[in-house]
Amino acid sequence: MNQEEVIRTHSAGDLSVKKLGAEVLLAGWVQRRRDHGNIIFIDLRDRNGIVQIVSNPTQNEAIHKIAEKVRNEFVLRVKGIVSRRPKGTENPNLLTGDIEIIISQMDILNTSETPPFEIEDNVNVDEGIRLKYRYLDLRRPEMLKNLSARYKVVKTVRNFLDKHGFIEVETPILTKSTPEGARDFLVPSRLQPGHFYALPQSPQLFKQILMVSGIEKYFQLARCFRDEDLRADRQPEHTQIDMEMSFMTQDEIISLMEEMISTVFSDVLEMEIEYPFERLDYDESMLRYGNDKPDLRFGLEIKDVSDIIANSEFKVFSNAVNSGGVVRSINVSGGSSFSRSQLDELTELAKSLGANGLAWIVLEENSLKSPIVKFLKEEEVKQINNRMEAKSGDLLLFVADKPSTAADVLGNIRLKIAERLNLIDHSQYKFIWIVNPPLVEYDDEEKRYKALHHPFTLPTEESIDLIEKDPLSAKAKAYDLVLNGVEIGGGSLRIHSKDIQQKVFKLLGITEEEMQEKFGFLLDAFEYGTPPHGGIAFGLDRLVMLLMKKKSIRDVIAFPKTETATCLMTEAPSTVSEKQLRELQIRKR
RNA sequence: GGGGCUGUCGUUCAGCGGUUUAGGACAUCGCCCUGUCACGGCGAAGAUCGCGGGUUCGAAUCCCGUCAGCCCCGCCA
Repeated sequence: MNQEEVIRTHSAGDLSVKKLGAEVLLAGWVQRRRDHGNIIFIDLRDRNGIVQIVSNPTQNEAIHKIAEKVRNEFVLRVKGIVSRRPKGTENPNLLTGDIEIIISQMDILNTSETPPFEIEDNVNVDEGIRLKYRYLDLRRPEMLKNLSARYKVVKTVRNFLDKHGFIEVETPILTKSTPEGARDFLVPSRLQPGHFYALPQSPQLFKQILMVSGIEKYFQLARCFRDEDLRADRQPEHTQIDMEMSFMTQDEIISLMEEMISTVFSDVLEMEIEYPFERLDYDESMLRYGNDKPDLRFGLEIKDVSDIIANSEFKVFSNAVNSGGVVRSINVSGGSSFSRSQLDELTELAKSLGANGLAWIVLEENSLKSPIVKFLKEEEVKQINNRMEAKSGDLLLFVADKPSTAADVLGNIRLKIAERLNLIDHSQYKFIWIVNPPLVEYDDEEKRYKALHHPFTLPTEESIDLIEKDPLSAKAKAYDLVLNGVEIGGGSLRIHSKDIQQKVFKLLGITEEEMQEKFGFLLDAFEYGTPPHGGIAFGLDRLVMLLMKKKSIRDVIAFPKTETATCLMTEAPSTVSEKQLRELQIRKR
């Protein structure tokens, strides 16, 4: 084929009967070749889809010779006429199934090794292999769809925020290590040996400084780095839709975000999301769902029964309550069908999560089956059943422990049971804001207070005095957005006075020197007319994961890392040369 | 750091102490085939059973260690 002005004139997937008779130039990959001895069919794939091209030796022997050599994933350029398929040979499974291309010219632009797995959706192949050959994996339509959806989210968000007066500002990737929070990724400084940059865990301080700078409305699609262990929804680097706003109240920020999320759903999924979303106090979420990211697609709510059994003769329960603990319960409707071994399994789960055990009562027709009911008074059982709205056929599960453990254990059991009993309607999107969280929590191991959100979160007005008097009762002006049990965003109003900021730092055990060294620039900035401000950040990867109904954010990231934080394609991280280390004045030990 | 699941031809599964010369499917290669589209038919090639120890007359199979992938706990302000 002669060099022509263009490589292709059309896309394989875009062709239809509308182009009947047209001469087109196509380029793409060989999805499959079907050689019938004489006639050869080739499915030619490009980004938009597949079209069948046909070679018939009676029409052109030279082309047929080439067609015989073609193999999967070869790159072809084909000239031909868009033709209607003979009657009865149309393929309804193919968007272009009414037509085919009768080849008049064909070039092999490139050959291909036999790929390690087929380029098609629903491949059953180990994820490690997919990651090693990510360039092939990404050829699969499903992966292209995920990346496209991701782009669409980004585009929608940019448009939306632009329309609302936001300015996109980039902040440094090479920045300063700060105390608190996750482990930092460090970058050694060559010009200042012994000194290190840190990669940002989030642009938090910069975006607040931008508020001091009068930007008023900032956003950034910010890459964030955290050197912690990985999970299905956690990568060492992830992308945040990061925002900060001056002169806006919590309610204003929340409703703007609801509008943004709803716009994303309507643009990407053509789905109308109802808002405002429900809001739930943090404390109530911990009580009813056992965590701060409740999955509302099913019931199984946790209830406290401490008051009923506070004076019970069943010491496991009453002692727990009288030593500051609680007894909480889940009613598994229809759970009487659980076998003894299934109950043992749940007990094991409870123990592995830190509980001393798991008590249960099975309500049968006219009797109770339970290892604990003999210790309980009839009246106590009756009251419990009342509160739990238990009826025949139900199963009650109890944990007696300190409140945080009881919440954690029952929260996990709740999820486990929902999964086992198939209670989750996966077609649903259930949003909820978790609001009014504590400002700090106490870290038993480090024997100090830790910020629940981060050290810059504004306490509620009533809480300012509590910072010193009763820190654990202080509440924060913070809000997390939860979708289907996954935290997809979190934000807060920020402290904008040096005075309060210092109080909070002090509460967190940050010394005066540390304050100056790590946050001096922020405290300085606060002295130059800082506007009240607040913000929020959404996890882009998680949001897209949920939109695409994927189980892992790896499926919506082009080049993700494995659980040991390795890139199987590039094999990063790797060793470096002695020369590089010498320049950085770094020695291995 | 801890718990769990999984490592067997290119891929995906089976085999779980001894007729195994490690089997099937898909892919690959060869021959045949003019309407297929998961094309079909016949045939062939392809695996030191992740790696290292140990137990045993004998190990893919049992045990220990290790590495890798996945899920979870810790961790992730």
